[in-house]
Amino acid sequence: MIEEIKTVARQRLAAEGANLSLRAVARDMGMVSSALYRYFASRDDLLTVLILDGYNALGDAVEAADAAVTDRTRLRARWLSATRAVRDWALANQAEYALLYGSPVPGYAAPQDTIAAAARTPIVLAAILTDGYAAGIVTAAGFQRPASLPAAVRTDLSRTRDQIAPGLPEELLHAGLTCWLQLFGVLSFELFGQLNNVIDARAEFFGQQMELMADLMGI
Amino acid sequence: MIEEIKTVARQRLAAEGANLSLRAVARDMGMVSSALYRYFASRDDLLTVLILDGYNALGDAVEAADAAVTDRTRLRARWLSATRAVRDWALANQAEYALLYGSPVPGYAAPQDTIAAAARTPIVLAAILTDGYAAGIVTAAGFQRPASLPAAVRTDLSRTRDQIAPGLPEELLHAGLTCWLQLFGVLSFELFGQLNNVIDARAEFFGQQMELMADLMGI
DNA sequence: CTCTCGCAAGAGCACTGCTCTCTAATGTGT
DNA sequence: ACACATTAGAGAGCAGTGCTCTTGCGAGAG
Repeated sequence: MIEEIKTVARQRLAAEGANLSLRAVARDMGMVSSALYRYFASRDDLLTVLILDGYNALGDAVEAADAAVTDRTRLRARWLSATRAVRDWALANQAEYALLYGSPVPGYAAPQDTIAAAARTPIVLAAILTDGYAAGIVTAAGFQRPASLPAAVRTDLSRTRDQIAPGLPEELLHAGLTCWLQLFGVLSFELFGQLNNVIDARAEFFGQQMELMADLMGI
Repeated sequence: MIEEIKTVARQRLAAEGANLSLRAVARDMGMVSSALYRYFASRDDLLTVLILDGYNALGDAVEAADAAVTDRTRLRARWLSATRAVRDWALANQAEYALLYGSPVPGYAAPQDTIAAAARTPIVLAAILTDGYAAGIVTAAGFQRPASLPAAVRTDLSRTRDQIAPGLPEELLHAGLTCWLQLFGVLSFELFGQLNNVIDARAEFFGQQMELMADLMGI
């Protein structure tokens, strides 16, 4: 039942856009709106569950795309496959992507399990670097000395490193972080219309940008 | 009168977040909601005007920050000043930033004058490169050969070049475009909460990222 | 001094999230 | 098999929303 509600809600989300209406979902199910409150405490509650599912669906897709590269030492292929999976999922689920990475709803605070699910995608990307570093394929040689990063940023980086990519040098995590930001920067601009009249060859541009990021990481 | 409505609307937007209520604006002004319809055809209409104002306010801030660097050959200083102005404006007007660069409202199409105002910021950034190229300070030597870019992307780049940065080599525009995306990628992640528990030293991180982008553009 | 016209008010429609009460059905325990 | 308890859904209703249409007021123009 809960699953059916979520499915219908996702359909309405895809059809109508961001402002999901509980009553519309109930109508689609042949129910009355108050009946939904037996399964979800509020509209925000339903949205939170959809967000959680979204992060996990994206995480699944990205993990599968990374795992599809059987030769685990082909770091660039893994990076391109994983980032391509992010874009494919985002294009196929635009409203959900907007829910995850668009402007947050006003008084909404992400619960703890949400941030764990959200971390899955960056963890996959970081693992590519971690694997490469462990195998000696990628070194931190070509990167900015840690000393040149502001101390406060280094603190943040080492904390984040311990959480998602243990053992990775800070310089490499920093490079990966930069590429992660570029990935979602490009994607958000594409999906939110900021690339209209600027770049029409979206897929080619995205691929080229991800190649560039691979160069930057030295993979 | 129109100006007063917009001011109150901006306040409500800053206070309440994205979902602006016409009735609330009217209430704040001691009017009845239907009276607002004499000045704005619809809520979307008011939002469009606010968006237009937002792009122009941001454009003003960025242009001023760029112009504040008197020695026009100090390209890096201009870049850092301009991008810092973007961040400062975004932090000071978070709800408006979300309106401009967050998830778009469902059936909303940006009018032509909006995209002209939106172009002001990238134009400033592109002008930094154009000036540097014209003065021979920055060359396209260190960049990816145009031939290595997909043909469709090159077409987009040359069209965009003609619109906002005449005379700039495509490789340089491409580098600038990448940095532009990174700029708003970092900013959106910061403002939309995606950097929570990842980077706490926001200002330092942003500054360091923009330094990195300056390196990437060779300025 | 009348007349017009800009401006705001008010009522009302269809919609929203959400709460509360009530009924019908579906088990469950003895 | 019968009484009981639990649960799923229906319905009414409240306060809020965007928006439309009609009404009335009041100031400026002729």
